[in-house]
Amino acid sequence: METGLSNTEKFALQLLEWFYKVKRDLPWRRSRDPYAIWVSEIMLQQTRVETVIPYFERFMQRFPSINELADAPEEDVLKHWEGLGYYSRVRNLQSAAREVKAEYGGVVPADPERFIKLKGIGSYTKGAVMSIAYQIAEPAVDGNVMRVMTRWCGWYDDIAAGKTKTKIEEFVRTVIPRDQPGDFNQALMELGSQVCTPKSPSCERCPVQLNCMTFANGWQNELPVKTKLKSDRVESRWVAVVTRRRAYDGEVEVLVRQRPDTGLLAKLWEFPHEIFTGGEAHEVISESLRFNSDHPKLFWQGTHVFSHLKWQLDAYYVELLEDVEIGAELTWFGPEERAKYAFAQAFTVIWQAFENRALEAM
DNA sequence: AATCCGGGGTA
DNA sequence: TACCCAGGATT
Repeated sequence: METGLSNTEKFALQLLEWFYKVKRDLPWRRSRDPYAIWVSEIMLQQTRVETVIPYFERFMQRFPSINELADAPEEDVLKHWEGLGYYSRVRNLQSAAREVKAEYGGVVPADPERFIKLKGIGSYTKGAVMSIAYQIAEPAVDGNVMRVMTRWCGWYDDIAAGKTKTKIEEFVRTVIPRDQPGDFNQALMELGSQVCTPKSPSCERCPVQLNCMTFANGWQNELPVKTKLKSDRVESRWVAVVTRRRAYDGEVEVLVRQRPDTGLLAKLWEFPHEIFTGGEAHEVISESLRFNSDHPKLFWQGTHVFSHLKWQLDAYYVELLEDVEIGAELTWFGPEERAKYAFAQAFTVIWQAFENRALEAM
């Protein structure tokens, strides 16, 4: 049959038709608010849909508009990101919200060139928000789209190389329908996550199988080409869970410190390695005999894996029996502070292990 | 171009 | 284990 359509036009039509049938009902798809779509796209960076949903609901309830996010205390914003990872995302998001409030009257600019200048907005997020919120025909090329397009085109370009992403963006720009760019971008990603999966893709269910070079040639196990990442480095560290009891209600308090404002887990809270008394730093373990009649007790060991780093962790318990002067670098967290401030996941695991151990001892 | 930056699901 | 995930900033 002769339809008069090019292969890429058929691709777009078949993909959209499929998307309208299988489209999932996701919280951010119920909103037309550019800010809500923006928040969802930041959360979805390197993060699965199922993980994001509860964070998105909680975040939008607490910060329903750009102005309310801009005016919120940073510690509150970080607390609503606790456990989601890549914490610079939310610090950049609040910084960008403050800029939008000041420069654009609290309205997300409907201009890709202005929007991408905001903190935390790269080429993918620019395309996603502009196309979904404002129906602007910009490509939104993420890991899913790179996999789908290299397979469909039969390209052996290394998707780990930067120029491959540029090549795919230029190609998508020629395919993207001018009247429904947001749906098209979402459809590409949906196809990548639901059908054109990294391993054993479901080609029998694929709506764009017709002119797919990978399906035609049986290259499913060859494409996409991606160079391997270097292996993680390993760091060994120990931390101390130092406790005392509050005099007025008997609640347990734990000694914590705030991490530096840049780098890994910036501004999150953690258990200390050192204790500060009289302006000097001492290792908690070596000093513990001053505080506790018992030796420090190793109560937990484990590993925590980051993107490019693995921690081998030892956790010791030290009970503070007499009151000692603690330097300003450290502070005590009771239940109230724990509920208010963001704690790094690696240490939350240790805190829970500590509580479980305390329960068993009762 | 290479590295940093989290945490969790999956084969 | 190894890979991947609706990536961006920094060097």
